Amino acid sequence: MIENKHLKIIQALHINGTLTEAANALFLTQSALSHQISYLEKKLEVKLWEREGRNLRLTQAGEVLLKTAQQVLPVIEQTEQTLKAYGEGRQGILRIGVECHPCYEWLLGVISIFLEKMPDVDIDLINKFQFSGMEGLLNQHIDILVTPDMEIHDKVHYDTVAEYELVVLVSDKHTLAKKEFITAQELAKETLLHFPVPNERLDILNHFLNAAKLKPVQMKGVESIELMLQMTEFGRGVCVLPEWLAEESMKKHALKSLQIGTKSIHKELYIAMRKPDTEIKYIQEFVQTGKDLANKKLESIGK
Amino acid sequence: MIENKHLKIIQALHINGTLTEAANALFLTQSALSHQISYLEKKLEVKLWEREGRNLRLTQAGEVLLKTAQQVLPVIEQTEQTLKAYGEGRQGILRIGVECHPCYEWLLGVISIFLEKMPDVDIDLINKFQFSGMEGLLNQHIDILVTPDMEIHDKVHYDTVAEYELVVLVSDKHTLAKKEFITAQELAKETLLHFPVPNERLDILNHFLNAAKLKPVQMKGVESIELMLQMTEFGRGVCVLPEWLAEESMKKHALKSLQIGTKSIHKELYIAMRKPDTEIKYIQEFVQTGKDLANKKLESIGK
DNA sequence: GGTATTCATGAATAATACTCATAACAGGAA
DNA sequence: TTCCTGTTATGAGTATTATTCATGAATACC
Repeated sequence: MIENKHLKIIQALHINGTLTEAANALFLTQSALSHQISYLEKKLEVKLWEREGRNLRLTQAGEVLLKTAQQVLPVIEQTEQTLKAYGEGRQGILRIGVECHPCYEWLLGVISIFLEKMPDVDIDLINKFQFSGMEGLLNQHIDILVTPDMEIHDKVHYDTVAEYELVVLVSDKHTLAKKEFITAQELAKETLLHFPVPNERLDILNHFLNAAKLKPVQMKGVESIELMLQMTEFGRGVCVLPEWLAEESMKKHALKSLQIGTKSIHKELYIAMRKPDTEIKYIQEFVQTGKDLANKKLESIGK
Repeated sequence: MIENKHLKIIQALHINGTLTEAANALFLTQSALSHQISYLEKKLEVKLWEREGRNLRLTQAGEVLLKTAQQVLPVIEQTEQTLKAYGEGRQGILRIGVECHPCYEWLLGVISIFLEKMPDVDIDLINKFQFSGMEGLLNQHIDILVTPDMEIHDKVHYDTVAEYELVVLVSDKHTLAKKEFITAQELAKETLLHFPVPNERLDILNHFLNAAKLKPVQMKGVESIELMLQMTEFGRGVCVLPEWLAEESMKKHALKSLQIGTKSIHKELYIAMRKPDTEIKYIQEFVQTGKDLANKKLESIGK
């Protein structure tokens, strides 16, 4: 019944003093405002303004409406601006799902750059799913999924943001530390430190040891990267990491990285999103930020 | 641009789950809602909802709009109710001007009854004017004026709320205390205690002494009624009050009231208001309360 | 008094909101 | 699959509402 249009009229009258000027300010005729308010007065059965000489003066009821206008209109305006920002992809909440531990490390770097570039976009980082990352994406629980595994789906689009090799890290005091690459036989004699995920998701098994029909003598799930590196450093086992992450780690730990076999394991990191969301600016921006960072990392390790 | 209509639609969708039910709740067709929102989406260039299977789900932008709706709609609704109350004269601010000291005493009684009857109406009591009471009325500084003097004006309506006589009060030890009425000659020999107003507004001069071409030997302006009564009681002078006020006073002070001359001075108390305001319920109610109280007072003094 | 300014009003027009009919789509059941 | 049901989307036509235009009435100012 009371519409924001009416509130604008009351406010404009208050600001401009006369109906005629208020009408100009609103790019309408004086008549329009007069009609509008007389409509409202009829509906509410209350006088909102009265003629005072040749000007108008708000009645008590009019003052009440004015106060409402001053309360409501800024909220509406703010909302309109926010929605415009959403429309242009300048604003939103980007809910990111992560499916692998190294991805998580990589993400933190991307996010810190992204947050600077897009101050109006908030980020939710979700790494505990009820279901799989893919389902999270399709159920709208997350907007993008960072994953090393591409699972084709006709509603989902994938962007490749990074290519990298996996390496094995060993203590620099380890007998293997003098070698350039590690064979399946050599690796199978070591204790393998790995992230706590099902074995079938461990690339080192899928893409290296399984082919040789070997298994590590021992496997140990470790929660944090830091702990994994320390354990490796002190010879409690070996671990498998992306080369760029290994590079970082060697700055702080006495470790040696070894190529995996003669051909190495090549991986790609993907960002998955729902196809319609490829249009959203801040998602495009996020993907780009990811690619840029990956390139920089490649350069820094001399590739 | 965003109108409350739109907010209602978004809210109804949220409450009812489906567009069809939301449409029923708003007594509109599903089509209308669909059109309305697609209009808004075009204007704001942002999707507000998306089909999810056969239902709709709000997008992030839609959620923003919903939050705005939940913030704004209650305010609007509250305002509509308040304005309705104003329209029915159940609510408002009654600004009362008072032009004479006895009026003030009388008013306090009326107001206390009125406030009980009309809990939604607030009262402002204004007894210091920049200008005259009449001007205050015409300038909208006050809504009603309580006055014993009727000043005809074509924009102002007068209601008579009380008729009364003026009496002279003297100490019961005064030599005049045995008389029934006081003559101009007798009064002229006394010190007259009066309220601090210009002499031309003193009825006892205008309507009694002036006719006999006499003046009191001494005149003393006194601010408060209580002080005036005490001074009278202790023989420092005599004072002139409405009979009903004199009646009250004699309960607490050793005083005698004397009729003024053989014919007495008859006064009326008016409530003046702007003519259009005669329609306002709470003003009608106020006048009625005043009349009722005056009648009760007349009865109590046995008339 | 005449003039300029302002608001009110009625009629005509323009814009918009709404409905109706129907299409398109999804989910469940046979 | 195919049909059935319940949902939203869409185009066209109708109804309603908003706006303008032209004019009248009131008022303030010179």
